[in-house]
Amino acid sequence: MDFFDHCRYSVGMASRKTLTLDPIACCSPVRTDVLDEDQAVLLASSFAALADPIRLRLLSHIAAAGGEEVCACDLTEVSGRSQPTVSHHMKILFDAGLIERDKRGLWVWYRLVPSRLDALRSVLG
Amino acid sequence: MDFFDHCRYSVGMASRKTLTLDPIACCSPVRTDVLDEDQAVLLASSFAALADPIRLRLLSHIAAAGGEEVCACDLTEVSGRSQPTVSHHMKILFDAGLIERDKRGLWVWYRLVPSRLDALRSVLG
DNA sequence: TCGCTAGATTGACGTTGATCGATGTGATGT
DNA sequence: ACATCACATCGATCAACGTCAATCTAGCGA
Repeated sequence: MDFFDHCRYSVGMASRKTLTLDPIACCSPVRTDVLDEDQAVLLASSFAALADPIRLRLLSHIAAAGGEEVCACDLTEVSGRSQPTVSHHMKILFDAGLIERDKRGLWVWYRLVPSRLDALRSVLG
Repeated sequence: MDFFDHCRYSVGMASRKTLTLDPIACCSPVRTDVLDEDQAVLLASSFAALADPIRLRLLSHIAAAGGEEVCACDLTEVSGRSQPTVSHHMKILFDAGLIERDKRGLWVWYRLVPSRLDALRSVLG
């Protein structure tokens, strides 16, 4: 299930209960009504992707490129971790939908998915 | 160290590096420059507090009270977990600075700390 | 003072997660 | 074809986490 499909769904559920949720602000259940179990599990897995300092540094390094793609070959130095460990963390970020990857030749290039960060941000307020 | 002390510190550090950070927007390192290790560890621990579906549901239940305090005695039913487990999760949320507690008589009452959610939110954008 | 009650703490157990060496896979250049 | 390079995957190890029964602590009323 796509994250934004989930958002539309959750907004619908919240509206049915409270009728006070702003339809413009997607996904703000934490501040408006109790999350159901499915919503909570999905959101928790997203936050879990951010709950590691190495992943936060990798993510911020990609974000700091300002829209430019970042080569995976630079990330072991950035994170101070081994190549398998970096690959493991990048997979977690990828599975969380926070980054996209593109293999060109031998190198893999990463870029941010800003909408996913925006979606998580809107949950907190 | 208070979270906002950390924010002021991080803004200072970021400014010294990039000179492009808006001082109004506290704590937006993920989108602007690479986090240093201390920042990353602190932020990761905050997101870790949100990385559990039970804690998200407990938090949203308190938030849904709309400024009213919530009695701990209601939370076992809300979460479907035992009393020790709920107490454990509430401690994690408390240690993360996301909620405040107030014991009055036998009961403990919880309320949200909106500024902490705002601070985390600003990190994501 | 003595129970009773609400919540925190402890201890134990099974699960999940981070880490890295070794190995696998696919693309490149000679 | 073959060696090389970049990255993914596997397997093992150790730490951290979620859970709950049992117990402890503090406030209340009689």
